[in-house]
Amino acid sequence: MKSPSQPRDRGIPEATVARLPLYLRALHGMAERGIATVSSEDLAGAAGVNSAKLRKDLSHLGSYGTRGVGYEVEYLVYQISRELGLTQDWAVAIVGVGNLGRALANYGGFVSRGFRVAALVDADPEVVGDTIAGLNVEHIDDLEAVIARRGVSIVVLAIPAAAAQKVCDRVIAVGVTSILNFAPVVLSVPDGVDVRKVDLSIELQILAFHEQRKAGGPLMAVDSQ
Amino acid sequence: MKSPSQPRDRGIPEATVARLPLYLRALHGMAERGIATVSSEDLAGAAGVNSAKLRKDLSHLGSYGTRGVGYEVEYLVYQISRELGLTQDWAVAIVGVGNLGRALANYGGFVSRGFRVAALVDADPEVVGDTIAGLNVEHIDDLEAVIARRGVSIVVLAIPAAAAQKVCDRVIAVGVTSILNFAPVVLSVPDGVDVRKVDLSIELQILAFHEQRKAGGPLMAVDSQ
DNA sequence: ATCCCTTTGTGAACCGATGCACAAAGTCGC
DNA sequence: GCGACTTTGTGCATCGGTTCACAAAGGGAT
Ligand SMILES: NC(=O)c1ccc[n+]([C@@H]2O[C@H](COP(=O)([O-])OP(=O)(O)OC[C@H]3O[C@@H](n4cnc5c(N)ncnc54)[C@H](O)[C@@H]3O)[C@@H](O)[C@H]2O)c1
Ligand SMILES: NC(=O)c1ccc[n+]([C@@H]2O[C@H](COP(=O)([O-])OP(=O)(O)OC[C@H]3O[C@@H](n4cnc5c(N)ncnc54)[C@H](O)[C@@H]3O)[C@@H](O)[C@H]2O)c1
Repeated sequence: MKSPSQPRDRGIPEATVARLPLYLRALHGMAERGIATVSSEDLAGAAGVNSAKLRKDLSHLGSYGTRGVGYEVEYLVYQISRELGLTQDWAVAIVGVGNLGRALANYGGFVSRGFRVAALVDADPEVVGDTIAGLNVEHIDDLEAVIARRGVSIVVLAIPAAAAQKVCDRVIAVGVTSILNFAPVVLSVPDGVDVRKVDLSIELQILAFHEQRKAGGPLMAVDSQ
Repeated sequence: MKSPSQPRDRGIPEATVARLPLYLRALHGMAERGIATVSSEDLAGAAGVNSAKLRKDLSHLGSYGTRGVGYEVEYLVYQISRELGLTQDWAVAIVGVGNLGRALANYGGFVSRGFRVAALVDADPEVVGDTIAGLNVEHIDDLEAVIARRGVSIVVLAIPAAAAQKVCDRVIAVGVTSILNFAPVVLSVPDGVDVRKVDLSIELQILAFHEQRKAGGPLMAVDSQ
């Protein structure tokens, strides 16, 4: 008996990484509905991609399918989760508890995937000390201490653009290397630090561009998702 | 005297479209600080991209720079705005006024770019009739009427995943072709409809993947922004 | 055991996007 | 006016990602 298939290549394409959570979500839905096995065709359909792409993506993790049959749902959930690092739980701090930060703090969707909101931080004395989503809001002056104490490894920035770079520098200084930024500003960070940004306004502008094009000339419209 | 430079090619690469808002934001900042002219090098720096890419992107819109000098800030702002369709204003409806929908409704960042929140819609009788951010929350039963009455052309979905496809179908049925989806679900739409999705949970999972890699093997870390 | 049917895993062609490097174009100082 | 200098616009090589299409692998029926 030989080892069936090792994790293989350590270099997974970025585009693949970005789709793994999509597959995972689809698989969770299937597991809940009691589906034990799924073909690349069906899983690709559920995730909204084409089946060749799905198979190539999964092939980067290893050879986890069975020809003629498909993929075992539970097993694949485990493999993808492990690859994404979701078998451990991650402590997340949200800096900025305004409109957006509050919504994020109250959102249940993280916890379900191994992300735990471990700290809320704000600068406004009006807000500091409040309890939001069961957490005490701490003062920005204590940022470094809070990150250390709670073992935070991912920081979410939900503060005004003008304050983002400064806070960003501070969390990097205490060793944080993963940042999710909602402020509409380009953060400058050293190598080794990952910044992902979510910019609502950019999304709307892209939609407007296509919308205008559709209205202007009856040419073609592209679907992107 | 000949025409100096017409809008050129009508086929702008998707990757370029996605960066135009970034340039626009940087340019607005410069205009505010009274900068009249900017080189591709400086603008690229401010937008966090490399200068060759910036020049190629702008070349798709037309030849709006002056060799030896750079780009005139005001003029470029106008050209990019026009290309993105921001010279008209867009009526946006937000469906789902929960944690997230509320934050969006209260956010000032849209209006500044020609997007006007023209309607709020929800299914919860507890919420319908409330005034949020100066707008009356309307009932989901009136969705079609509200969209028509307010001239909505972009719909933002901030409702639970289970409800998203149904509402999506309804807005498409009354002619909406641009949707921004926050619900963690793959929407199925006909050709000609653009869906953009924002999925926080996916962003965190991507960060977790890289974070795990950094911790596990001291190999390399990629910066992405 | 053997054959047939299904579905995976992947080689190879293709496609769009990126980055280099430089000629062309224009400015500015004298 | 002219020459030196700056910066754009783009041709070209390259790269990462997508898609096609099929040989290889495995399951199930007989
Ligand atoms: N609300 C949205 O829907 C939305 C959408 C897209 C982008 N954004 C961006 O997200 C960020 C937050 O938006 P918001 O609507 O929640 O703003 P907000 O003004 O409601 O909240 C900002 C919070 O950050 C706090 N803060 C300010 N400076 C701080 C600092 N130095 N350290 C710690 N906390 C600080 C403030 O006290 C406030 O509580 C902004 O950059 C905004 O542009 C928001
Ligand atoms: N809150 C966040 O930070 C966050 C982050 C990422 C994704 N999301 C996603 O965004 C969506 C909204 O999140 P939320 O936290 O605001 O949820 P929420 O439960 O606070 O709000 C949802 C709102 O939608 C309304 N609604 C439900 N069904 C509806 C229907 N058929 N028509 C119209 N309205 C309906 C509800 O009455 C409620 O007001 C969810 O899909 C969630 O997964 C939220």
